[in-house]
Amino acid sequence: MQRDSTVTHSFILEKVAPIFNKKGYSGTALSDLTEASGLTKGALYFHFRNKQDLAIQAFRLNVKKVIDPLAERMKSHDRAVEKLEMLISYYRDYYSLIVEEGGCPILNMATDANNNNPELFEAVKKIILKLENGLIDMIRLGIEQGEIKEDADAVALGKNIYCMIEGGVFMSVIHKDPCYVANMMDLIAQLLKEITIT
Amino acid sequence: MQRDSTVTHSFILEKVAPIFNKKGYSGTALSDLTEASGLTKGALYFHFRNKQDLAIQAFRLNVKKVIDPLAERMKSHDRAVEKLEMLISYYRDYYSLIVEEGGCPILNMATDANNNNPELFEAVKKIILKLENGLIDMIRLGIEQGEIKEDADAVALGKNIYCMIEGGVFMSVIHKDPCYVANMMDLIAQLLKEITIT
DNA sequence: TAATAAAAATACCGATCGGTATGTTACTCT
DNA sequence: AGAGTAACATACCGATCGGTATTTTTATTA
Repeated sequence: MQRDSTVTHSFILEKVAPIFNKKGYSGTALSDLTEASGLTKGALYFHFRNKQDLAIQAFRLNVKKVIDPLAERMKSHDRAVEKLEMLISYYRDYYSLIVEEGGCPILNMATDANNNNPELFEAVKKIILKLENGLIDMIRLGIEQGEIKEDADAVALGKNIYCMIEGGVFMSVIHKDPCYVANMMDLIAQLLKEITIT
Repeated sequence: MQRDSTVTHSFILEKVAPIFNKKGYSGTALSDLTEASGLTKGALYFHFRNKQDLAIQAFRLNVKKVIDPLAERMKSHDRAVEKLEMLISYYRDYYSLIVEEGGCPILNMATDANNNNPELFEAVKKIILKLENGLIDMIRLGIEQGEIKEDADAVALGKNIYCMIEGGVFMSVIHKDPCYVANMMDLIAQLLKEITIT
């Protein structure tokens, strides 16, 4: 072995991930990827099976970049309401985190892959379900812990919160204005307050 | 003149609009369009300048199809709160309206054109701003009419409602489940109730 | 230092891309 | 009826697409 293969593998993904996020799957040509990475097609096809393989791994990296910091923050709290407050504060800065990368990878890939790329779409759907159910479980935990009112509809509320986040992110990205996510976070915080036992 | 040019023009747009909505701009090939319309490239280029021209007109048709019925319904009411209630009830059925066409044209085109197609993106942004400001004006009207509390933040609320709608639509389309929009409409109705003067 | 193998570059493939130039068809009007 | 033209089809263009086969480079190891 000469150069470290895993390093180049990661290097390519780092360079390529924002491209896929901005231009979408079919909008991204291999020439975009060689240009962004500074490598040739031969190198790309040595490290990845094909364009699809590259796209799906790039997507996972994009998601990792925005989800891992959030998961990290939430782990450092035990109580559900605190975790949810962390989530709210995290998404207040979410716009600045993703604007350089071309927007929310989940939102982008989901709309891009829907009706077009079943494998990519399933990968996105899996992530969305995970986050969505994470929210629902968090609310349920809050009820168990006696922090959230027992009559709160965890499922409806969890789904609503996720919709609101994505909606706010969408609008902020489109208008290049973080106020939309911010406003949504205010509203979510208010909703959370209403069902929190003081 | 032999065949009616305007008829064919509309015919092409009808056939082509769902394709663009599903596959996006770069994901749609001219061969998709000739196949869908049953016409040849020569015919398409007789009626439209190029692919971009076709895409933008197709987008406008897609928007028209989902917005006109809403505008129609709202016009038939005078009071702002009634208009807003009409809007809520309209979006309750929105999913079934768009699912066949490949999802919400605004959401799809906005994410597709962002960072990629400035002209298309501007067209979408214009529509979004119109709808968004429409909502804000509606709430302001309600305040003027004495139906909505004076301390209501029309701008923040209007923006929030639009975010919530798009977020709910996004999730419903992805999961092929109208419950997400429905849940969001319940929440919006609740928010509206809270600021309505009884 | 020569053999070896991994990593990356080069060169090439058929297919398809968006777009155009040129025909052909079908209808109107004199 | 035949000239003229709008509507559409056919045939073709260079460029680029994703992908592969082959060659060159680079580092390791015996």
